Amino acid sequence: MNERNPTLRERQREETRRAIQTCAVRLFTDRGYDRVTVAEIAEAAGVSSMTVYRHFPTKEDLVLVEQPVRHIAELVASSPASFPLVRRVGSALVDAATALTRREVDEPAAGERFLLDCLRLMIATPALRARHLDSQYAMQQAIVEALGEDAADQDDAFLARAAISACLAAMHMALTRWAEDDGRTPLPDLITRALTASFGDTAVVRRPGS
Amino acid sequence: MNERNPTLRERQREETRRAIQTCAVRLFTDRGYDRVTVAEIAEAAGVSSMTVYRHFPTKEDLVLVEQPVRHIAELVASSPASFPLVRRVGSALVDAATALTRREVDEPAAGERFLLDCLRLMIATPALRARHLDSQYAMQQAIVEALGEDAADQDDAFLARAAISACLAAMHMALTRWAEDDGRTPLPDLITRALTASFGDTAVVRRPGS
DNA sequence: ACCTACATGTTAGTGACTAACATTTGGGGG
DNA sequence: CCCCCAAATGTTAGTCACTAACATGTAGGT
Repeated sequence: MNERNPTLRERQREETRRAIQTCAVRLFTDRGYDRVTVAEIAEAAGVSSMTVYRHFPTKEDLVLVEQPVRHIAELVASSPASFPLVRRVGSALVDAATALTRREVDEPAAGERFLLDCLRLMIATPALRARHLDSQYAMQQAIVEALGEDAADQDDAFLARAAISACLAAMHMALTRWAEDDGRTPLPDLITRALTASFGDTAVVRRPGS
Repeated sequence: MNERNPTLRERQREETRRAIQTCAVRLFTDRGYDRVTVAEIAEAAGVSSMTVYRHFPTKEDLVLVEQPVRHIAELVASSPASFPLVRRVGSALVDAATALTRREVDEPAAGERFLLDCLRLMIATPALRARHLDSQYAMQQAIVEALGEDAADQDDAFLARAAISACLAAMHMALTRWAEDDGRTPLPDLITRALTASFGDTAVVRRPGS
């Protein structure tokens, strides 16, 4: 009863979740992450503090953007193994960013504004920035796992982890730049350029339209 | 009165600082970071909780390894500007790691064991890992600043940041591998291999003895 | 119309961290 | 040698993120 057929309870739950997160990001943007208490967020959203924690495990999770970890890992794993690893990961990241941005084009960019607000908070707040960087570490783990390399030689896995982490670090800077630029430059382009600046032409396939 | 001529008060202060940190890392290693309270650390070190906070701003700082940020930034800035950026950063990281490891060889590796303990805690504890990753973000900022590129075109600075972050991410994996391997493989070698796996031969000068 | 399970509220507690004030003690000046 | 200042530490009271336990109300199927 949860496949494309949300019951009333599920709709209500999702509604309060959205209300909490929206209030939180607005308050954080107005007064700064550290100067807003969870109790204030709860009050603004018309719920109790406990309900906030039932929807978001920590205060930081109110802002963290959930990345399509599994999707990206599968993209990498399904790419031709003959390509250099940085290109396989780079292409997956560009594709994921393209999909993410295209989704926003249909709507009147309401979701994109929210995403940009979250990213700006993440850049400005040390605690959030740290959490986000660690989530990329988790993505690296997922990609290595999807590649099935960690069962093989521990040393190969190490080199793969290094290359993947480097790619993700470059993408993180692209995300940062995207937010600082207020989303004016297309995110896939920024990622492509960040990867090229780091890895040269091995990273991405040169496309004519760029 | 603090240049190579520590007064009694300064020696005592340094002594309590060391005692606190030593007790903390031992307790963390024994029972896990989350299962040790600051009050327990203070008691084990024979001081009050407040004194712990006077020496270490947060509980996390008890474990975080202070990296020679300024030194590395200067190393990068003083390297030939004609080299690709990843090589400039990579060489600086390898040199810094060499210096760090050589220092340990003279002593009976007591400092190295402590460093390895800290790194292991950092790898195992999400909060510490996140903080450490963010400290690399700070190092990236310092390097860009030392290069003086952030006054120039904002777009060049973005590409530089991406490349530097990628290098640091590769080094982070080398650090992780070093700790997992219990320091058996020389750290500079691990960094060199991580950089080569990510960036190819542009990253480091090929040395005959490697 | 009942019954169960889920979403939420309430309360009491832990632990990291801060601010303010009190106390000791090292170190320089008389 | 004593005295005074300042640095280091202790003490206390408080804020806030987060958890556990129990209570309540309501949706959704029987």
